[in-house]
Amino acid sequence: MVHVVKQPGRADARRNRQAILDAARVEFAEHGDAAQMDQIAARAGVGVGTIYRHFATKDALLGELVDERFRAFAQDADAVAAQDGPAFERFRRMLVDNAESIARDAGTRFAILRGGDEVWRHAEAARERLLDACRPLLDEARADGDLRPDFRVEEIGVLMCGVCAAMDYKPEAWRRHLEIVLDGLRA
Amino acid sequence: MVHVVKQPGRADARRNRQAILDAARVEFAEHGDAAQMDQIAARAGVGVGTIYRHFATKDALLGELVDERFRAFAQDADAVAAQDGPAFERFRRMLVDNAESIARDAGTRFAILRGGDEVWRHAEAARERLLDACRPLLDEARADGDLRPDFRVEEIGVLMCGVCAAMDYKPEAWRRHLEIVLDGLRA
DNA sequence: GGTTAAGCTGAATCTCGATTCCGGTTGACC
DNA sequence: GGTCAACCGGAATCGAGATTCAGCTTAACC
Repeated sequence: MVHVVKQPGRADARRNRQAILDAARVEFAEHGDAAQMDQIAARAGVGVGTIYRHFATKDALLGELVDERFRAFAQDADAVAAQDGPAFERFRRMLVDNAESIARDAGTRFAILRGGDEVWRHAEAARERLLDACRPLLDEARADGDLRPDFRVEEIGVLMCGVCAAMDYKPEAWRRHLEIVLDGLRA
Repeated sequence: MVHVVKQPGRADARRNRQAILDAARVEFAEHGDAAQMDQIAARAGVGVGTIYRHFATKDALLGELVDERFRAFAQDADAVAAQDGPAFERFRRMLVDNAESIARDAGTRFAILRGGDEVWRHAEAARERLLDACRPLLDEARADGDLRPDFRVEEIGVLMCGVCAAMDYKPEAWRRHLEIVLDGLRA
């Protein structure tokens, strides 16, 4: 027995919104900066106007991509935090998993790397939630003596930002980069 | 007694070329993507047309910035390689020095991070030379047992690319990132 | 100080692409 | 099956900014 939760708005509007986000991911992945609203609309099977009914500007659209991804990350992080086993290992796996999914999604990666302030403001809440989920994990790993004592949650962003950049620089090279970073994080 | 080496071309042309590069660095640093050819020309004190006499397109201009920087890096690397002392420590200093100068030069950093293939093709030779300068240093460090054995010169690019990305993400955070990476590189 | 090829200027052009807007649709609810 | 607010389509608009070009300057060499 599945509960069908009542969503706000019209069904077709909801469907279109998602189609637009999916199309945007693909277009930004393939064309980066050069991705065009017209193309995104065409791929989503809607008119340009429809994009603007859902997202105020191109930047807002980028922002939504980032937000969506970060909400997924936060969820993963919560799940990992609830598991058991050595904290550092769980943290490591979380980073690798997240990196893996970002590596597969060049469109969102573009949004994260090239997005301006507007984009980040949009995803602020989800980012906060993600850090909160990591905090206890890191505390535990530090208590276990597995994590370098001076490492702070806020630094995760910088590190992963570097890993994302590596993905564009050379496909698959990010694994080595992350491995090296993780070794640098060990106590 | 200083030898004044005969340079090709007219003196004013040479001066203008350099003024354009300097202006471009500043404009790209301040406005990133939004930097305009007109603005660069204005800052350099020349007409737009003059930029196009020296550089075929905006991308070529970006490419030249990267090339200039990489040639400087290669020179530094040669100097470091010729010094004495523990190889790993010299390598570390080289990376920190280079990072430091990139951190001060947001314009070139923009060119490195956002430049497309065109840009990299332009700087290919200098990049090659840089790697060649690092190779013997890393071999020595590895022989000393200070460097993780599986590290290869080609991976320097990925790592530094990540460090550069960190610079834009949060000023000064790159020092920690590089520190962590370097710890990850130790044997 | 004359000659001239190399350089310079900057208004005009040309392209491209985000955003707007208004007439036509349609899902949701009665 | 009727009503209508919410939604959609997509041609037209509008601004922005890279690049061009025709006419003017000047460094370099005699």
